[in-house]
Amino acid sequence: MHPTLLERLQQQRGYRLTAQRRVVAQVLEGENLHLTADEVLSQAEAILPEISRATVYSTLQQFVDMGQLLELSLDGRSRRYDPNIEPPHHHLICSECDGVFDVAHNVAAPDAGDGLEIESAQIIYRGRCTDCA
Amino acid sequence: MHPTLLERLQQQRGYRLTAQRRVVAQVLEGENLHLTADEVLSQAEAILPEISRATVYSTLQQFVDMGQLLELSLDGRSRRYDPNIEPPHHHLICSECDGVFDVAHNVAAPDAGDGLEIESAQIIYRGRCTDCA
DNA sequence: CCGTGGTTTGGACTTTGTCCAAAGTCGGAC
DNA sequence: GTCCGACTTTGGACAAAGTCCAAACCACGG
Repeated sequence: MHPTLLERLQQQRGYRLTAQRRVVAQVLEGENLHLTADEVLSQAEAILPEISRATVYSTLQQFVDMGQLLELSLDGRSRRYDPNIEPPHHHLICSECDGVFDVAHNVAAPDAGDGLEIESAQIIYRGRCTDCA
Repeated sequence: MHPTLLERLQQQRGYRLTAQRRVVAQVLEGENLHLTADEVLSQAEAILPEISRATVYSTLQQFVDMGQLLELSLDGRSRRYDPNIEPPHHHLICSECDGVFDVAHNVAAPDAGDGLEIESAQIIYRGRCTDCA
């Protein structure tokens, strides 16, 4: 199994793993879980009631900047967070239930040519999930 | 050349092409142009000062529903609109200048397997554009 | 045990998008 | 040509999501 987000954070040196950060990491954890910042906030409040919104937002941004959390822009309205950086995968949005699902990454991302420098490619599929199909 | 957004709208039957709608279509038009709703609004106001925000938002949504305009969710903050539905293409976000660029679609989108039903796939590349690279 | 710097907090603020009832406008019926 | 009904637009209130900031807090090294 791949290490969890929390385990990966514990290995970061010179980084204070405060109670707030631990709670955010703990809430995010899970297979096929893609929470919004507000969902993280309300679940974190259930564990650590005095946590503030600013902390949740800045903590999420730090995790993303550290490369330990994936940020997804799926609907142009909010961002979702995926703690599973390994193995690489993409996402499907189900047009029926609106859920977000991991999709195995089984083809190399196309090369763009044209003198562009591609660093990464993220694929968003639209369709129906296994339950709805 | 492919028909422009305005030309395509003119061919839609039973659809009133009002002054407001024409202005929105006109502002959107262009190669490699990916405006946000607010950018469309301010440019439209320059042409038709009394146009309202609600009209711009609802008009954009209609164009999207009619399949004549692509809606992109690139940053989780706002939506961008692309009037070029042909040929199919994807998008690159330049990490240096933050611009959005069309990228030729030169490989079939990967199939996902797993009993999912895929209707469409959108690829977001991150990297550097030709100017910045 | 003190100072220093990273961390958290609450609240104000901004941006982006949605909703709604009232007013306006267009095209066909007559 | 005039009128009706349906479609369209408008302004403004509202909601959701995210950002900013100064003050308070806390933890560790010296």
